[in-house]
Amino acid sequence: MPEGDTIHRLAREHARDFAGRTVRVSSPQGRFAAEARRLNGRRFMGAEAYGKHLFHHWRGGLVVHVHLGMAGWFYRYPRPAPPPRPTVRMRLATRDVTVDLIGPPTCELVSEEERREIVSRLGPDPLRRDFDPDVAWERLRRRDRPVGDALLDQRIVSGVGNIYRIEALFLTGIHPLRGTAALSRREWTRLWQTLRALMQRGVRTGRARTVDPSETPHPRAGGPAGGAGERPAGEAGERWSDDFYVYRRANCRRCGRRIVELPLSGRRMFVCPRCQRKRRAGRALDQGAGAVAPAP
DNA sequence: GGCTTATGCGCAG
DNA sequence: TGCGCCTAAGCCA
Repeated sequence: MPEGDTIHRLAREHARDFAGRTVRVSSPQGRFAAEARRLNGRRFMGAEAYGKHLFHHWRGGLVVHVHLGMAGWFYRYPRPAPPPRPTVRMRLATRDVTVDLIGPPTCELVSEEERREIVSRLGPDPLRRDFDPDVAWERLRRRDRPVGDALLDQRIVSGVGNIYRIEALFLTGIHPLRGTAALSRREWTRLWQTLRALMQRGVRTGRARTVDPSETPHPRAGGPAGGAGERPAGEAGERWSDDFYVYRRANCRRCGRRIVELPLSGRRMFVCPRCQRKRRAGRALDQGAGAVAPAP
């Protein structure tokens, strides 16, 4: 269940594996079969990420547009690859490596023109060199709405998903229900920089981990969140990771306070009522709280 | 085997 | 706002 950092990492991987090569393309599942026949044996020119969208560029101006949604994933095999599962939508293979795409809501052949249209609907991507946080700020100001809601709107910022919105708001001390109208320019800048730093780290490490590992958890920080749909702490013991400050936690990793869970834009939102302020902070807090997470 | 959940998103109402 | 879609994995009976 990828956010933008994963897509950028995949783009690099695919460029490394396939750029400049002639690639065998197939669709064992069948839903991309006609397109695969067109691409099969063609030269792969490059891969590009924009937010959560991935583009494969092929010789002749053909572009494959992939969006992984919630369930989609790429599996990579150094040769020899196993026979594809029947759910493989698209298989890319060279002599050296095979990549299987499974479960994407979007895997389509588009023109360069259509690619531009898709990208033009997206807000600036914190992971791209051509980003412009001012554009995001302008769009953010157009309508007063909860910041936590706005951060998932890909027209405002692209590539941010549930984990990064939750953790970046925590790190900047901003309550997700704060209206965008009550957000200062300085707070926005810090939020943007925090998102960028966290996601860059994700690209580097291949892991969405937002905590500063040198920061010891609060004694009452505890384990994962309980409640509906959550595994009990005991059972989850093995799988529970201490990667986040508030995301899917019962208690704040920093202060130990009980985490509040609320639905926001149809997703689970987690907030620490002590560390995050609903109202705009005073000057001291505005400057002091929520430094950009350092690289580990 | 069915139900639920997941780092998404587009659409109908 | 809720629903459907994509797939895998874990829980439950």
